[in-house]
Amino acid sequence: MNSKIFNLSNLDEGKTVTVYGWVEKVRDHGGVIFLDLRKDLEIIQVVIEPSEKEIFSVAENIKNEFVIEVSGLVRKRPKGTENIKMSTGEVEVCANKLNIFSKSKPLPFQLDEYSNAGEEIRLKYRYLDLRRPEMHENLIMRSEVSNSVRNFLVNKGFIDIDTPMMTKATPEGARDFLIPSRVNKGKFYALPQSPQLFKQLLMVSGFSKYFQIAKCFRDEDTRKDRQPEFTQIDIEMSFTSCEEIMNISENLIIELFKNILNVDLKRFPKITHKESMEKYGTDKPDLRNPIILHDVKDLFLDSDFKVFKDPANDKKSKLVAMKLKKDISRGQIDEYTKYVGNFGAKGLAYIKVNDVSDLKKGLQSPIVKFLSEKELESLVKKLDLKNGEVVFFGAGNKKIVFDSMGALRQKLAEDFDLIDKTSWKPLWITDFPMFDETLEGALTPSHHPFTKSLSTLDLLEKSPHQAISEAYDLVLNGFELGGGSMRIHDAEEQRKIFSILGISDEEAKQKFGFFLEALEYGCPPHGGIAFGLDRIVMLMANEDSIRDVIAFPKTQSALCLMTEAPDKISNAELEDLSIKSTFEEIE
RNA sequence: GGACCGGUAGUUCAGUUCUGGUUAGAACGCCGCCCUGUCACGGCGGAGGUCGCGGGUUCGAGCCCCGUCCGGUCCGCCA
Repeated sequence: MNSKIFNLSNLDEGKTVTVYGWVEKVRDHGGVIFLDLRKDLEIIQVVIEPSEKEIFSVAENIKNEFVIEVSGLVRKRPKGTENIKMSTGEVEVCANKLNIFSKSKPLPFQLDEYSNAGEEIRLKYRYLDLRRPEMHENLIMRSEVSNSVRNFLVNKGFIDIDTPMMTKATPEGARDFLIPSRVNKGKFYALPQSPQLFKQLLMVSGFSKYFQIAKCFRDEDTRKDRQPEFTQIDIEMSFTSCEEIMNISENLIIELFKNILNVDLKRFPKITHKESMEKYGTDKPDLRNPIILHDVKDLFLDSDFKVFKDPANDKKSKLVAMKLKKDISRGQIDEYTKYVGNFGAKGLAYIKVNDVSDLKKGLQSPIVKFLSEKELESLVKKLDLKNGEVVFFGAGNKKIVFDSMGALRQKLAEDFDLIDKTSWKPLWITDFPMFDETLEGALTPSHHPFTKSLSTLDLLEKSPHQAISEAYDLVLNGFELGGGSMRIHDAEEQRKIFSILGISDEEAKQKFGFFLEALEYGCPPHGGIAFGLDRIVMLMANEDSIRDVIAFPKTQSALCLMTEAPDKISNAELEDLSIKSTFEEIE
């Protein structure tokens, strides 16, 4: 069957055709009936005239979303009745045969462009929601992206290899989804959080260029850009370098945007993790946002205002300011104060600049009275403050200041419409710290425990906080599209990292023994990257959530409203798997 | 685990949050009748509601209070 059956080229005037599809719309004039017939993304108007007595009485009972087949003559519409809004609007099919394949009940929600159904009902009847052109187009774009990725990588000599979905639980990282084993009682497989170890083992196997469009599973709470199951474009290469991987990745993304959106992306700038945090307060900055953070520690080293002076003199603290060129109300400031509270900030200091020529009366703020004229003057100079601007301050614990100011920076830009929604601002973040510190003081890998460090083993052991990793993230418009690193290819080095992370030799052997052993049989230096396919398509399709580019997504509470998964299972099934539930239902 | 917003007809929403009070409204959809050139067709008529669920306060609750479920955004979490 030809999916382009409605194409104007197939609708030559005078030709007899058979068309089929869903009834998009019925317009029954009593004497003549018009049906809009939809298939794929095309629509053609069918006319049923009363002279066709047999089919006319059938047509009178046709409702929206019936699936029908119509044969008839293609003819030009009468002068003045053409519809310029339709690609097929100059012609119509005058039916002389009509067959109903399938009837439809009235739909639980309307599919037309004027209805605005909520997500709950759309997800329950997802198969209907997907009939809408917007959703259809998103999934078509997703297919085009996958296809483009595949072509690009295959042409570059990459080999597509798939890896197991039933694998071994990993101790680090996210929570695992587990699969009980019936045959091996009391034991569990896990769904992969990513193909990480397998792709590294494929390097050991001598496949120097690997890729896979892989499903990954992480049992963590969802966000608009995170689902418990998601798709990665997974890439790994041996005998390579950060530069080579970033270069290939960049070309891949550039090609995607060219092929699918016909957008020419410029080369991606690179900034270090440190620079990103200090300028934007985040490791995934939206460069469309013009606001930047300024370090103002040096202005307040000897201040009488303790709230500024203390962090200004403390290495573990930050004192930053950012300005907004907009008028802002007291109520809005209260809102933003509440907002930064979410990130642990105790307050939000601000100064409204009414008149820069008068530092006493021209600056409006509860904190101005604590600041000296000299301090205010240097602040005005440093931030180049102008009348009508407002300055916000973040002071205190480094993490809290970056988290709260970074988030506020983005919120202000969105609320005050400072972001050019039509532009694309990709960038690389490099030189990540090797480790992060938990609140309890333990070290965790900032990327993953197989990441190679630029620092010497000696430094790694003595001052792990200063160690820098050979890792890189690709960020686009404030979303982390992908990340990767060079990997450790030496068993000794890998053991050392495990030990710094507080993983005992015994545990390392039990969880990663197979992997450590593989590193002892000739492992090439290697590295790679993984991209979030869902996020890439979400941005390209201009959607706000990856749910809109996934055919059958989960809700925020990880439910599928259509199938009602997950669901209870019978005791018999549990018994078969040697599992007993400890969950007690409250009646 | 936590914060906030929402849940009223099939759908999208209104229902004077502080200030509870006869019969809970609108639009679209649906059903019936009419209509020969519409394309968000039109006209006339009609049906349709456990106000998410449970409890409480009150003479009286869609509205107030407590709990709970569902959807969303965010914090935590996401090597």
